[in-house]
Amino acid sequence: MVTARPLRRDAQRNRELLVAAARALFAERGIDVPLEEIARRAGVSIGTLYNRFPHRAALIDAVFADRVTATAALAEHALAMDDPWEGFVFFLERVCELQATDRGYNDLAARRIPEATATEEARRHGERLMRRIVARAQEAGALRADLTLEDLAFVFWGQARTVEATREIAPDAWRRHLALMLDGLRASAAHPLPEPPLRPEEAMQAMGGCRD
Amino acid sequence: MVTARPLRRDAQRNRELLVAAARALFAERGIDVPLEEIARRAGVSIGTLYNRFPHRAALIDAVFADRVTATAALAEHALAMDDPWEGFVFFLERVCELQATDRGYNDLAARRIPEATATEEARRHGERLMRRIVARAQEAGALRADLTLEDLAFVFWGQARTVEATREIAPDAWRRHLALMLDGLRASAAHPLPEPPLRPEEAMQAMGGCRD
DNA sequence: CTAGAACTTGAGGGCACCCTCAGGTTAGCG
DNA sequence: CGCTAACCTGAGGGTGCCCTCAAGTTCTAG
Repeated sequence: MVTARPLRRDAQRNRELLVAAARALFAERGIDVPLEEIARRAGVSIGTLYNRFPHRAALIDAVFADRVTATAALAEHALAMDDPWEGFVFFLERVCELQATDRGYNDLAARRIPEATATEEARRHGERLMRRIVARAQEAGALRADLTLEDLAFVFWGQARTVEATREIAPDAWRRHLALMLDGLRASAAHPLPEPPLRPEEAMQAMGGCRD
Repeated sequence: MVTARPLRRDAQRNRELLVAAARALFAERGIDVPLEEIARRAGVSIGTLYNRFPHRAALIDAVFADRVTATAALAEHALAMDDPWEGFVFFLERVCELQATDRGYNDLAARRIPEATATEEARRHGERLMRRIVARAQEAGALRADLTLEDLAFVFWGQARTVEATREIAPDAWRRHLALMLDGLRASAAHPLPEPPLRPEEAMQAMGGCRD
């Protein structure tokens, strides 16, 4: 897989130009930016883009796989922190920061792209770590005991919209939203919840089936 | 304005068919449903649709103005409730219920359509009432004192996404999300917030500038 | 019943994006 | 240097939605 028959040098170069262009445009305008624009920004024809990346998901994979990996690193760091609650908060804040900085990342935080296999694989790894962050904060009695990993999807969905809406007007407004949400996640704030949590597969489907 | 030169009878009938079709389709598929489809469902040509409603916003106005008014009625009811906190919760729950039921309403909860003047006017009225709901719950010491009306936009934005994502998989999941959020809004849960609230105009702009 | 204003119709031009493929270009091996 | 496979190109066909307008139809006042 690492050595998948080397590209000719010009092709390799074009590939890199495309990934760079995509990275920039995804960050600026989100994951749905027209492919033609990516090609133009890379200084390459649309045909070449399709030669290198048969579909948008392949391009997303090339751009984001590492970033989702970086998120996993954040999770590791959170787990290494002394205070479990602070680790939990640290992680959420950092992820939301990425959501606020990079429009493409924000899109990916709220919806899955099943065809982007590398990205999805990295996401799964991140999820395993997050599960541990949650469990650890709960064992310490800081995070409410009835919270599941799937509930965090609510946090990211909410942040996704808030970040999008306020990006231009008040780029840090999301911190306030997150803080309000966090106050609801503390064990000390917990009141009984009216609905059972999403099952993991349900949460998966929910992220996949999100249009717009 | 009430008597704006009566339409010919057939035109009036077509208008009603169009509004009914739009109401149904907005509810099913959201506010961005193709106009051609609305015309088809109404059994009328696309040209007729444009005769009656020069732009989508006019149609939105015709469909939603009353529903936003109904939301104001919810607010009045909330204000009439004995317990201010319960009034607050009642209001949020009902609005979120509407968001969950009607995809078009959900869209409107998260973004303004400045050209839809009647709808916007009704929204402003609802806002005045909501401000009172918030103030009353704060005075009773139940709602955190640092919360502003604009902060509720975060709630609605978040719910908008959650409702959209979970509608098919778990239609009541939003209740859990809302409950978590509510636990963060209680006075007893309050920790200092890291950011100042949005100013009212900022919140307005934020809802207007939301693409997707 | 008739005239003419009001209304309806749907084909069609515009636009933005998708993706393909025939024909021209280039890298790099021998 | 020459040859071939790999690569690039961009015009163009497909789709879906927007909105307009010239030509026909229908209502209604007189």
